[in-house]
Amino acid sequence: MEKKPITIKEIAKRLNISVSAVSKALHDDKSIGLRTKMQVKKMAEELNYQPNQTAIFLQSGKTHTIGVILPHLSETFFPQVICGIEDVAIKNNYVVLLGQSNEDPERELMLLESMKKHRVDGILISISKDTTNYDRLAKYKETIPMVFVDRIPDMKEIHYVACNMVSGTIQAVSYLLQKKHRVIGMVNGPEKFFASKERLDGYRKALEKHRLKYDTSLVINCDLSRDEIQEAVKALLNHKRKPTAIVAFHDNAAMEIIEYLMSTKKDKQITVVSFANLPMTAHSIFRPAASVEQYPYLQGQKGMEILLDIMNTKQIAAESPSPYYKIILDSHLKLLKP
Amino acid sequence: MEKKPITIKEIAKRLNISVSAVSKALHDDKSIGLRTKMQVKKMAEELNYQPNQTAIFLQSGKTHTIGVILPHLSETFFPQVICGIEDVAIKNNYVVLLGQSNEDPERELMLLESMKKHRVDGILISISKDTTNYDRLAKYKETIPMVFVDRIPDMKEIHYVACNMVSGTIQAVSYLLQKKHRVIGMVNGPEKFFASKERLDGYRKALEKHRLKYDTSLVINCDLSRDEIQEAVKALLNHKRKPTAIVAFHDNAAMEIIEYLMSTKKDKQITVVSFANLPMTAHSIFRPAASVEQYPYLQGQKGMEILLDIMNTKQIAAESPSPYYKIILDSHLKLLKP
DNA sequence: TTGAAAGCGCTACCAC
DNA sequence: GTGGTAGCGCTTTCAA
Repeated sequence: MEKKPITIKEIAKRLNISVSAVSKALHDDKSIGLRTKMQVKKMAEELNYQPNQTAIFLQSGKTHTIGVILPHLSETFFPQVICGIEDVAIKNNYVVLLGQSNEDPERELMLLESMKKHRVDGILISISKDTTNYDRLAKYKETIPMVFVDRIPDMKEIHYVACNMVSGTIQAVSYLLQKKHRVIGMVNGPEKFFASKERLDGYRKALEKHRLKYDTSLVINCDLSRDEIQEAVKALLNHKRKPTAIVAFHDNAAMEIIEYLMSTKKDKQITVVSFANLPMTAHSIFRPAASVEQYPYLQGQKGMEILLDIMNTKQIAAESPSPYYKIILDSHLKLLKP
Repeated sequence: MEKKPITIKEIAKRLNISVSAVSKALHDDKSIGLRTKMQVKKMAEELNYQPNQTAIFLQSGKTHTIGVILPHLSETFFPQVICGIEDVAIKNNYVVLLGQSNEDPERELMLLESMKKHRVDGILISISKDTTNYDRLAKYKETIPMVFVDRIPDMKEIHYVACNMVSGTIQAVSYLLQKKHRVIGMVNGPEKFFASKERLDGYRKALEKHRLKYDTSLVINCDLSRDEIQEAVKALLNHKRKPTAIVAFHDNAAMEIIEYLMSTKKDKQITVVSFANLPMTAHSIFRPAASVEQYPYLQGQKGMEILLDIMNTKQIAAESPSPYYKIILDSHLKLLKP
């Protein structure tokens, strides 16, 4: 089989007219007579003609493809981000080129390079947790419309959509305080994460609001690996002011922490709150008392909308430097059924 | 900013040589002198030249892109399939165009169409659960190399990789029998699903092996919605031969079933086994006693490998109809910690 | 109302 | 060794 695809040229030949006439007819150009228009369309239909998009891409310089780079898809968080992106993308006739960095900055860079090569019209990225060399990223944002989602680097002059963790953290800590906890520990992510900073910020603000003093040693940074999380918990349990509640960096950390607490005879009753509000958390035996919702679907949607916008305005007014989008959604604490 | 990208032509002009020379130099063609080769490369480097892939795509007729269509990413199963696909794809210099059908046959078709337009070199697809019109799918497999993964339609002459559920089901039922269960119910998926047929097959075979008679009324088909699952469980609980164990279609169904059982005072002790072995299941309060592992990552890997193979052989020997790949992995029962 | 031709950026064949 | 040129499939401008 494998007959080669029908081209515009083929149609032209069969109808004994020019390729340009065919092209125009197919696009309902008004300069083409109704008669030939009909003929052309009929023939196209018969031969099951499909325009070769790659030719159109080359011609137009656009690919109607956007690149999406995410750290991984193993939890439901990022898949939901994709859903938001994809739904908006499809509505606007874009397709999604997906790449997972697997939290590896090298692979992330390789994906960026590969997507650039494929001439994607724009990129949505949630950076890997170990990405520190922002200069390498910056190179791309100069040449391709780029929007950062959820995990945003500490860079100037970027478009991004993120969820403000400060408000959620304040709610989380306030919730604990209201439950009469007075010593609250925190197992935070790496210090350099923007996300860690936000959580710490919210934590401090909440304490301040309740006129409690902030004790640095109750906040422990870790790389979120199983081991370091355990170390962090142990440190808190051995603390001279042993906490009765813990704020975890995210649901996964929370579950690890609770699993550990449950394995120790006497610390089962420590309350844990966390971030992400993953659906699976609700059923887990190691579920926290509450979790801060970060609206991944919405973030994806918004991110894609921003990207569409900058891709469009770039075409129209390349000279006027458009302002940078900084969309920040507020996070909210969700209580989980006990 | 927005200076237009450097082309081969620009390099040629600056160096006062021909475009063909530049092209060849860039490809290390042996017919080009070392001197000019160096010059060209240096200039390319300086100008930060990036070949325009869309031009190459048009020229070569290949896009080095494969389309992946999955029902959804909400559970960890399909994300793991993607991982397998992506890892192999990247190694072979392919990128992944992703689309979720959301279990909607119309959207699935639209995605196929859109990917065809984008001239993907091949397609990996796991069909939506409501896809019944296979003719519409068949149209695509004639023109684009296509491999079905995990959810395969009941069609002839297709390439696929799937997991044989029969062996896993036999193991699951045998496990229950060995635990002295003598009346085993089954909450199966829709009757038309191939996956449902396999499970039923395994169920019957296991009973046969143990010389127990097969009672049709203990197997209930449902559409796997929350409501129908509940109805199915109720029917089983009201059965004159009330089962002491249930085989569920997959982990999600199992969790729904167990949630329901736990809400009824007296049926908590009914044992449930299921399929998928999702990581989250292990921590769930509603976790089954055991689950059949279906190796999603491996399926993705194999699927991509097959696709690569047929894409390659198609180029080389289009005339000889290659045999159809039918890779079937055996499934295995995994016990979950109580 | 239609057609010819240039051109998008690149490759590859054939002359020189 | 190097350069000219045709062509991948399509759009678009300009002439007829």
